[in-house]
Amino acid sequence: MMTTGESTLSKRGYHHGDLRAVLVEATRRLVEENGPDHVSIAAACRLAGVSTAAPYKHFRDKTEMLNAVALDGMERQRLQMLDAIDGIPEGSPERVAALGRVYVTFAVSEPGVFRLMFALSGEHQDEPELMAKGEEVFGLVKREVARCTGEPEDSSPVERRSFTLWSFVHGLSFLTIDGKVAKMCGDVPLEPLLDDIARRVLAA
Amino acid sequence: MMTTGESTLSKRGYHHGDLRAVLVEATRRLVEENGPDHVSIAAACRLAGVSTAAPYKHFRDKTEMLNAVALDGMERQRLQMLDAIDGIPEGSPERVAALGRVYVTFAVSEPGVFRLMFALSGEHQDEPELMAKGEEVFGLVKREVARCTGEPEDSSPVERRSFTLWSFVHGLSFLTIDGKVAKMCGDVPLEPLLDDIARRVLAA
DNA sequence: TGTACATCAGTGAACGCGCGTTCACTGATGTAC
DNA sequence: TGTACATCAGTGAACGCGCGTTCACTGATGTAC
Repeated sequence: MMTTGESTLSKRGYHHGDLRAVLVEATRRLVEENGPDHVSIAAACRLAGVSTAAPYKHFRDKTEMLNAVALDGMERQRLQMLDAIDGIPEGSPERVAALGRVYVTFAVSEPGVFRLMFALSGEHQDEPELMAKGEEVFGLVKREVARCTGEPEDSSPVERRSFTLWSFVHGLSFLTIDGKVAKMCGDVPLEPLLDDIARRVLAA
Repeated sequence: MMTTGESTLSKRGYHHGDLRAVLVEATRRLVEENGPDHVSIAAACRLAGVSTAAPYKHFRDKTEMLNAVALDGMERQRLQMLDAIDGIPEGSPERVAALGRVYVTFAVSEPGVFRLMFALSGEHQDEPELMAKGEEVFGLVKREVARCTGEPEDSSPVERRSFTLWSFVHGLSFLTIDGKVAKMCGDVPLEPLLDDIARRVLAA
């Protein structure tokens, strides 16, 4: 390590490689398996194969560890969004629908992390880092909506439409992972539902 | 108690009056103050002024106690809905908007209980009593939607519109109580938002 | 090149805590006679 | 009316448990010379 003359940038651990990343991954798995509120540092340590004191070299406390998992989830969600709209022509409503599809798909494939990402208000304090990442994602939506309607990106109508769409996919995600959809509405297929709502909300 | 000759119907406790109700109320307050996942039987007992063993005369375990709080919340929500549409002419979209308003208002005024009502899937097992109550509430929405569009109440379009609206208010509720609204969208006023979305979703 | 040293990631044992649940009990109540 | 009895809601002490966090430590690593 550090055999080349490069500066002291990356402090890659010697003992474990990168215990921080390993712990975040272990915590993520536990969040997914047990739910955000049934994760313990001890369990994460067991999974990572280290002592229960080890995390305190990387995180101030349990909250900071969970925040790291949430932040990681938000970033992956954002990247998936960027990937999903790639190739779809700018200004087409399909781009908006694609963002919504990623939102719901992410929630369904990682319900634990998804819950964690939004359980922050009460549980964790409002970490500015998390808020910033959230706004970054919402900014994507606003940009695409603005391109669709031709309204200015920071205008009130765009905010309003974006927020309406966000509320919809957010609720749809939660109802789905809470099992309310299958049991109460049969199987409403996702794709047409998203296309339909996007069309309605983007209409004049 | 039981001084009249009436049958042994209501087994009103002699010691405490009705400890079950007192415990549910204590638990409800704790759910509201600490969040659904930071409630302990011990704390509820302290609040109710009884020993920590007392609840086990009324509830099998902690889950059953929380379920009682959730069920109580759902019933109050339903009653508020019935109250809200009372007086508004049948078949008018205002009735649908009124249901949505109750949904969001309830969530905002009792975020803890609202969270509990939907934290059920993972945490608690699927109590049939809770599912039934949920379907009862959703039935209200479907009925009003059907009256608005003139479509049959159990038809797929009605289910679809109802579910879309439900997703919207559900997401709006969560984003609001999670503090995402104020911080990211300024103050989008609730009323016009609800009217607007109801109009869009009920349109042909 | 080799050796002595400083660093600091990870250890392992311990702590105090509050939890959910159990248990044998007690004593206020309603009931039978 | 009074008395003996059965009921069972609530008691209080105890249990074992896993938790978050702390502490002095150790030993692998990179560095200075």
